[in-house]
Amino acid sequence: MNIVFMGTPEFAVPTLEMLIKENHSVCAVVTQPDKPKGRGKKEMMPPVKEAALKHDIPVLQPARIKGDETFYKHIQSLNPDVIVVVAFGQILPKTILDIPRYGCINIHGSLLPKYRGAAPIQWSVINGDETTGVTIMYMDEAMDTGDMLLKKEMPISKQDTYGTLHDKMKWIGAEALKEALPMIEAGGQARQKQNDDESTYAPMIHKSLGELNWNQSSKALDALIRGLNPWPAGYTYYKGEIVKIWQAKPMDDTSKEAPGTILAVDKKGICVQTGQGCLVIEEIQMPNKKRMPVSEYIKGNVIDQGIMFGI
RNA sequence: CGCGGAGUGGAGCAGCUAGGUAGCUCGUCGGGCUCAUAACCCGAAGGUCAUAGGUUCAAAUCCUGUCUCCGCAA
Repeated sequence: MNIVFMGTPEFAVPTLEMLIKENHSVCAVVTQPDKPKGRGKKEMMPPVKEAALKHDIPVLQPARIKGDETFYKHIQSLNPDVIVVVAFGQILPKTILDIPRYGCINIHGSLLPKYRGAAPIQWSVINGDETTGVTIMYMDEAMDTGDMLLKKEMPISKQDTYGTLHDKMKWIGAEALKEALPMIEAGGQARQKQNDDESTYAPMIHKSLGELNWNQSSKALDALIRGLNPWPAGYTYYKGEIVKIWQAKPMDDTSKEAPGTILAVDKKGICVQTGQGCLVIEEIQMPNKKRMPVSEYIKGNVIDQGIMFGI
């Protein structure tokens, strides 16, 4: 098929490469403009652009698709059979959605109608779900509300972080689309509507979401920490300084101390009282420092037992 | 030129402000105690203090250049 691919981050790359490998004609790749990133302010190109250049596919980087007449005409002239959209980062106007004859197909990182929105993977971890998946769907004008074509389920382990789950799902997404392509070409009779009553929304992750509330249960805190790893990470305060928490283990043990109190510190970690059970913090990061296991950190630094986290 | 931090034995840090025998915690190796130990005791090895130059009787410490790493911000 003649395909226009739209996507930006790492998550979209395996799908793009799958399409190329399956000998589809990817006639153009649309991605976000290069932006200054990293320490120096260097212009960095999105991962999808790098992949596209590697395969000599023309790259388009419109700053804002909506209202861009030139861009519209260009896409129209390519006469795509389908537009595949994976984590692109811009909302497509109806005029674009109407161009391809088989429609615009999206890969979403959840089992719709659950977790519509920008951060489905993170929220599925944060909420402690045991399963998640990807959904192949037809796009419409609203956010992740279109008809579904195919779903692939997968488990979330107690060790999964946003990062590890993301890396697994980007492959599942590519696989799912591969399976769905024949269905699309056949006209998509299998499409089914979403049940709006069951829908939930997974809003964008804000950095402040990472501040740990020690009144929550140790399990909930652990899930939050994993859902925000590797970005933006859970954090709390120790003697007024921000401490990022990268890894912790929830325990059922408890004490009479107030939530947030440091109960013990040793090579195994920092044991903290929570609203329910206690949390053994295993990997931390102090300001300007790199992340390191607690066992390493305490070799050259002191963490006082009895101090309250969060202040 | 976005802001900032750091390079000291294998690891994590102190020492630098007021230059003058390189220190702590952990690890490693040897020995001891113990029924036993990840516990405890004794001892040992291991560092051209990132690099180049400068100031000085003397530089980890002060000055200048270079390299590398990291945090914030996106």
